[in-house]
Amino acid sequence: MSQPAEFLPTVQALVQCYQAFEAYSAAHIRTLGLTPPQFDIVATLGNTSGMTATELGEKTLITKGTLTGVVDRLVDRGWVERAAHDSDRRCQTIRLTQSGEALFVRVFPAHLAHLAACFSGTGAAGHKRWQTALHGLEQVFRKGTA
Amino acid sequence: MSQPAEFLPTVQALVQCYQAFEAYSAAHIRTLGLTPPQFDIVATLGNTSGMTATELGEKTLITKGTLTGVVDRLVDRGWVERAAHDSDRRCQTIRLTQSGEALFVRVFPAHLAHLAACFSGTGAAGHKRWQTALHGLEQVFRKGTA
DNA sequence: TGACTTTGGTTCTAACACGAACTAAAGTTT
DNA sequence: AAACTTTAGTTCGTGTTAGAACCAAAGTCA
Repeated sequence: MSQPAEFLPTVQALVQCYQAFEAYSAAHIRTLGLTPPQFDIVATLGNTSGMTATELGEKTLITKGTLTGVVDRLVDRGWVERAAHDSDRRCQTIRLTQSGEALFVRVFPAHLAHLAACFSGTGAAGHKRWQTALHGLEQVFRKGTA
Repeated sequence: MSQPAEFLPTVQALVQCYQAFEAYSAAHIRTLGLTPPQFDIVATLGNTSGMTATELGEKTLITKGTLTGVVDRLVDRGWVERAAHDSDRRCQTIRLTQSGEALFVRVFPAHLAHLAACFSGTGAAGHKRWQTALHGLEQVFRKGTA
């Protein structure tokens, strides 16, 4: 069994690292006129022909109750539309409008570039280590969840 | 300059790892009858003689506007109280009540144990690697913020 | 001391978060 | 076909979030 002195710093490091990322990323997204969940949805819908709300929720990790509201606001702004599903009348296809596609092209590469900027000077070896560490740590928590 | 193909998996791994932790931790905290921010505050105030709202916000990474509301609800439940500050009339000392102390004793060790459970089987070397990786990655984002 | 700036908290607005209850449309069973 | 169960989305209640505007108490300066 682990001692608190052992795993607490690990947990703190994770939380602080995530919040540093979130602060860095969200600040830029807001300058683009979007909230982080809105960006997430536009980015997910970009370069696709649309998907159901359930599918969109799975990809963005937004619960269905929240998704309704976020999509509503994107529809209000004219970036997204809900269309009837072909075979299943319970479903809807959520997709970008023309204007939404234009938004995607404008903000998605811009945000990638913003992220790329702070990774300048990092190499493939570093990324490999980060990914290995993070995947391992994730399994620690998933093991408990399952 | 990093290529997207290089850093995107790193960012995704961070987000997924954090969300796995958050889901694991928050689910348990809710069974204790608290929300994560509420737990955070009670845990921070435990074993102290109280602190100002600013100090509390710094430790918990909750912005002051949000803090007012979270503390309000804890005061309503009788776990926390605001007392006048000795020297500075702008400040207040926020501290646990008797009932809040009892809550702290009940929930804090319980949650630590819950976290410890999923870290069983991990060793000091693993924690060292995780912490090193996370601190390094955090610096990447802080560099951009500063 | 009077004017100016900073600091500590509150309030307000718009948005997100989760879970639970709900409706409608599919599927499944008998 | 009728009854039951599952699935897709919406709605609702409570709580969190960031940021901006705000007020009062300090602190600073001339």
